[in-house]
Amino acid sequence: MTSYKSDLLNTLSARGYIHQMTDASALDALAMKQVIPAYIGFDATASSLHVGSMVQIMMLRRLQQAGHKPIVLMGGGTTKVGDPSGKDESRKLLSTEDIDANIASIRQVFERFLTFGDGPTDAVMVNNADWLDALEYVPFLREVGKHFTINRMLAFDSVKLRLDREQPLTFLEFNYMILQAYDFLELSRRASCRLQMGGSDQWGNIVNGIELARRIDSTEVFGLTTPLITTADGGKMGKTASGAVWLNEASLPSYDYWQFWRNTQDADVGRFLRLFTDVSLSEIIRLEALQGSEINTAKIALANAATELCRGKDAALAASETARKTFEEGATGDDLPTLSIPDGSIALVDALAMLGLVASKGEAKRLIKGGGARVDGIQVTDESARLSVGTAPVRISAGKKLHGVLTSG
RNA sequence: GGACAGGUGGCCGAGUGGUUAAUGGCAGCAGACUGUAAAUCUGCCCGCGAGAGCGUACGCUGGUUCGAAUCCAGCCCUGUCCA
Repeated sequence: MTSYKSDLLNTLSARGYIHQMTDASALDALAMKQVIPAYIGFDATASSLHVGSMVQIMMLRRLQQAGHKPIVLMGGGTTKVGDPSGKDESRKLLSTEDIDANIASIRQVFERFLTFGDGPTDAVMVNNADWLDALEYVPFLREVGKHFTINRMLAFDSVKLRLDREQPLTFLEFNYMILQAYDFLELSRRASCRLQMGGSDQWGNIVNGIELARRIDSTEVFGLTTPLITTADGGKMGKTASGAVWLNEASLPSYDYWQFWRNTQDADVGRFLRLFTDVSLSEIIRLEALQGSEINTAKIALANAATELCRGKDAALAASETARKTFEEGATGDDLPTLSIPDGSIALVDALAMLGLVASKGEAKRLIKGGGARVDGIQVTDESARLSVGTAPVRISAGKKLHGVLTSG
């Protein structure tokens, strides 16, 4: 493994965050010499980020731990225009109020990972609407536009891919890379930002920003990208039965968040522990060496640590306790979804649907037909089954992993 | 503005008048095997309904027809080329 002088790069490297870097040795030296303000851009189209952004968030955390200054850039300005990627969808234009609400909601999560404030290494959150909204077209073209050649823009993978696949690429979107590059210039001016980080797909945009800062201001800034995080079998990370793995509790209960990490594949445990928790490297080496079913210990450690970071210690404890009761004792934990039945009787399909264990009654029926439904651990294959709930709570299961509780009253 | 090509279920992609709620692949879910893992095999995979069935669905709006995703007209959107 490459060895660096600075804690920052050593940590990032050892924990698997680094994919590409510009001028590593100069950045290494800079990290030894001064506090580096560094930023990562995030989208503001939804009220919550999901685990796909977790590598980026954790990288900002590492940065702050190493004594540098994280800058969270929210793409409020770019969101306002509406990101036209993904061909015909996502054309919905968000209002300024929606965007601001999203940013406020997303900030709650960042506050768990970073320490915000006015100090030299305190994190700050900025919104690129602050400068993008004020841009004037012709002056912008004259200052910034002249540094981009169409020839080079066309050579970018993001553009080439779209053109090759004959998918639409609007002029607006074509301009995205310029706006993103400009963000870096602006942040280098406003906040002395010296480093932009991001996913590997952002490499081109980051390099553009670096070049722009050099050409216009003659400042030297750096870029660093993370590898694309996939699961061991090559899949995209971040899906559960109920959809995306949202970071905000309002969008995904902590128990489900904990379960997401608990269900990590064997081959991913060590890598995920390094990337997504603060667990020490020596401890990780011990955990990932566990064989056979022992590795479940490591998965629980991962789930606990990851949930604690994102949702707090109490939520992590509650989730792991519920999981322990539910899976190891076959009992019911407090964190399971619960439904109260006033008259003590309900159809099984309704119970499954109302508990959110399935998306619709039709799905519930298919589940029952397929033998995936259990009541108090006993398989039920009668689609029209009705349940009566007495004083003791009844446990409903959809498959082996999703559980809910019915109570009377 | 003109010529040509195209717009199908979460995604990719067949289908060109009727057994088409729509082949196939991916993704997803369940069962078996396991360790709340992977791999493998099997089943499911628009909604409602106990069920026969009903309602929606192939860019949009109308039309032809006993019957249309499939034919016709207009419109919208995308691509390629021309102006």
